[in-house]
Amino acid sequence: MEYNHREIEAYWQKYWDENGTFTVSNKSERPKYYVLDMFPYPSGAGLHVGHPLGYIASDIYSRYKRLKGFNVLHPMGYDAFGLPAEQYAIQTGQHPAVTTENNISRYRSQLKKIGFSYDWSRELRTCDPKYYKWTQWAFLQMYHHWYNNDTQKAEPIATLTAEFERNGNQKVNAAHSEVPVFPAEVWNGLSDGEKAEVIDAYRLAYRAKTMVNWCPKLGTVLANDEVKEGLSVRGGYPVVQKPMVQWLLRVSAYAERLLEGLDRIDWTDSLKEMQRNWIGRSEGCEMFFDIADSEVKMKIFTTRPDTVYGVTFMVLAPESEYVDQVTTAEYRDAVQQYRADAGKRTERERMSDTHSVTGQFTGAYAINPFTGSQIPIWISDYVLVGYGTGAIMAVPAHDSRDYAFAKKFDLPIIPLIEGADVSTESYDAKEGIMMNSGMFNGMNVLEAKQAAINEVEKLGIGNRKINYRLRDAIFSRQRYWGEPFPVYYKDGRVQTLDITKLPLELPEIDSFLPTEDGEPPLSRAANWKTPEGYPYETSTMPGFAGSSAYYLRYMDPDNNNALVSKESNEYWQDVDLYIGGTEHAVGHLIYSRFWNKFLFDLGVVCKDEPFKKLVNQGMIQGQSKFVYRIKGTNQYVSYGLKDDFDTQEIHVDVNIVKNDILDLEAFKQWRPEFADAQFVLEDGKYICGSAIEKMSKSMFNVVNPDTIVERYGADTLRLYEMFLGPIQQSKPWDTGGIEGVYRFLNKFWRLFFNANGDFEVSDAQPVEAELKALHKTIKKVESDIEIFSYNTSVSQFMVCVNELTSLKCNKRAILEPLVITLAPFAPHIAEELWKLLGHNESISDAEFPKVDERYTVDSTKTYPVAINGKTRFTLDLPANADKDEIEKEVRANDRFKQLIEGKSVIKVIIVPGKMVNFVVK
RNA sequence: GCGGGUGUGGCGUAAUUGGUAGCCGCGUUAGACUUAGGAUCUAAUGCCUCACGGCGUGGGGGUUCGAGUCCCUUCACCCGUACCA
Repeated sequence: MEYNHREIEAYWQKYWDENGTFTVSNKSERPKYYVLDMFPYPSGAGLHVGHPLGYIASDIYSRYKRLKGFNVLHPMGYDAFGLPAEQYAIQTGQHPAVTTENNISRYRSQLKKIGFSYDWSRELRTCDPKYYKWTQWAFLQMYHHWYNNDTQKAEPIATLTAEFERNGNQKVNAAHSEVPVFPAEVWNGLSDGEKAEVIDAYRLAYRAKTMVNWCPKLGTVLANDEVKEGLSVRGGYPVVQKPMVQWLLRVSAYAERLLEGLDRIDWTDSLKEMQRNWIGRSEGCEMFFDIADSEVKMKIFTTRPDTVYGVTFMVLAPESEYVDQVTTAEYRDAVQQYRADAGKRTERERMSDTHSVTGQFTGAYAINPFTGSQIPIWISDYVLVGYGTGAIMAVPAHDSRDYAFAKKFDLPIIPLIEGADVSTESYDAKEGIMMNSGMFNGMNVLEAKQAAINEVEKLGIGNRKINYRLRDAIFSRQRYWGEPFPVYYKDGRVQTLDITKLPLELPEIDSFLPTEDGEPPLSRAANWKTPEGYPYETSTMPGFAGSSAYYLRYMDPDNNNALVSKESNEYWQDVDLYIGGTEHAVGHLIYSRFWNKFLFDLGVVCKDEPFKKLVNQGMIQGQSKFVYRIKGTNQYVSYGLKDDFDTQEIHVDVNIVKNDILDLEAFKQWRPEFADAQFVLEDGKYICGSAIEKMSKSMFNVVNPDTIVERYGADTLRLYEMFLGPIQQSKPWDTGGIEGVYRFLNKFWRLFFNANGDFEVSDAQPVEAELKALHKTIKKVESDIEIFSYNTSVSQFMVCVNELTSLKCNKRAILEPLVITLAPFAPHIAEELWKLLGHNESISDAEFPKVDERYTVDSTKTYPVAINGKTRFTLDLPANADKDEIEKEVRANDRFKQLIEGKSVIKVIIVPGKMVNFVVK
């Protein structure tokens, strides 16, 4: 019987579905194991061969863990809210719910064809009201909580107001927005409206006017991680900075815990480092500078208080609130002009031009609290309004940016560190002995820094301060296709919906464009108000809202009373293995850790960190192919001859190129313009050029998994994607090599069939060589799976099958365990053979074979025999030979005798199992 | 600039973690069976050399009896990040 992957795979996929083979229960005697994939955004383009890479790796691990006796939770779902569906809706008028549904169906059928062992009964999607009920619920919880820095956790707002009533906010150590200090009497005298305003400054979900990333083309604000190099990640449109009132999540409150938690999880160093940089902790101090002839005290943040004697000017961000307070009448116009110019530049322009130094003097002077000297205050866009206080003390001698500014505007530069030459560039290193620094002279930089902070605190002009780069996440989008906020407005004040009223479902609207006056699409919904007539919030939540806690929902997907029940959460605990791409390093993976920590504070979840181990799969790139058209003709010249002509490079569909050779007929039929194409061939063939590029439609290099599955089968696809190289590495797809894996599966299949093509296995006792082939494979695969080295496992299977083929081994005692070992990788063929071997149960209920160590070691060991370190020949010796035996054998060897003839042995170095070296003279 | 990572045959990769570099696969070459081969099987395949032999893990240096692996130095590429005070 031939290996017919189409029949086999269709049969077993149906079998798994109908028998609920991979449906798991929240109760089991077996230990739990939770393997999660980053759920996909179901785009209109469908899956390409790159997408399943991580899914295959996690599926192998899940199936393996199951064979090892674990109760494995391995779910799949869809991150279904988001911009592309809505953009598509704007263009075509199709409702995003419809296109999303279609895309999900397509994804699901593509995934099923690859034979994943998902528990499909737990499938979820973020746009389902039953799901987003809990996204809205979590938002409300954040709204009703504040972050207590003393207890390092979120607490209900009621505990805060109780404290206000008793002691005001003087003793409250909270993460909060700007708010004045007040005693209890003041608090108790406030009106309800005034109180509400104060409380808003403490909520973990709050509304505030801040500088936001506004993308005019998308008509929405974006979070920092949704902007890259000044362009929107989705669509690549320019982004500008604009002050707007928005919902925010106080992610910054958790900065320290997000940082600290990294030490306790098993992620790659590079990913942890990315998160550390994103959080951007820096230690320093805040310091007030008096302004000459003014009441204003200017607060700055610095990490180098030790250099305060070298401050020769101050710089404000153009948008800083201090600018209006300090600018003198004489300079008002010039300052206004500078601000206007700076405001006009898009983020992109500002960033592409980081080297030109611009600035404007304000006419005002600050007083250096340590030297008493007056120093000019400038504004410049190299100081950012969003970091620190938006104002800096400039120390040109020891900061390269301040240095460039000082040089440009001819400001004084005072060196503060002995031996530092600042005539051509600043000395930024944080080491050396201080000078020109009054009381700090003679100290090294680190001592001086501490001394300076102490002095600042003693003088009462500032205090020690840790600053984070991590900002609060802007949480509203002026968009339709997202979770509605469960809030409405009464007399301009926020009112939250009662939890029993959730979910607040997305209403139908007739058009997905923003309204004429720039209001979000939800303003078009006629009845977007409470029964009492109060208007609901018209923004919706951003993409990361729905993806921040989905891993919890899988634990208990149908629960209508809680995000996840206590029992279910305590059983599944956390994600043991999370596989996904690095692109979520500072977005999703920060937000979900934040979200999870918040839920942990509430007691809803039992683990502080959601993802114990995380593996990043690399990307599978496309291998683009090119033809070369001689300019102005319809003639195409083969790659090797193209330099003889003036040619134009044209992308050609990779599916009509094999081993770089173009299928000429297919090319002519590909597009009408090529129908009459003429070719200049080399050796009778047309050779294409190639390049590694991102897999995308526009490069014609997309390989669809469906066509691979149809031609070679899912098992071949799975094995081949793993065989391509280490999963963590990015690598180009090359359909050429897949034949080798396909051949392997055919060879494997043939082991079970005799010359007539009938299934036949023998019950004869295996011989040592066969047992060795088997047990070496089990051992290798077992240890490879644990370290995600799947490519070497596949190689090992090939070696094993080659050996068994040449041994003509068809023994049950060898083949049966081998099928189980292969099952995680190639589940369909394994199931089929398992059935042929006479088993009625699915192979996924089998037990992973035990390694018999007797057969994993060789009885002889090949030693390199070296003379003076130079390997001369090799010698086979018993594997367990000791030093004396080895030396005796070597000395008795004829080749050895010949080589050392006339010389005397000075020293013998033997490492049993490894090497023999004779030092001779 | 800063942070992380990678350099091994024509290509994807492997190397018991300091012990015969190149496993497995692709590709290529030759042969067998074939009307045919884009099917299957067999063999060869790092480079130079008819051969003996020599050279080989980006370059240079070092430690070691022995280095792809450790140390120093240098070059190249990839990823992330960017005026964060």
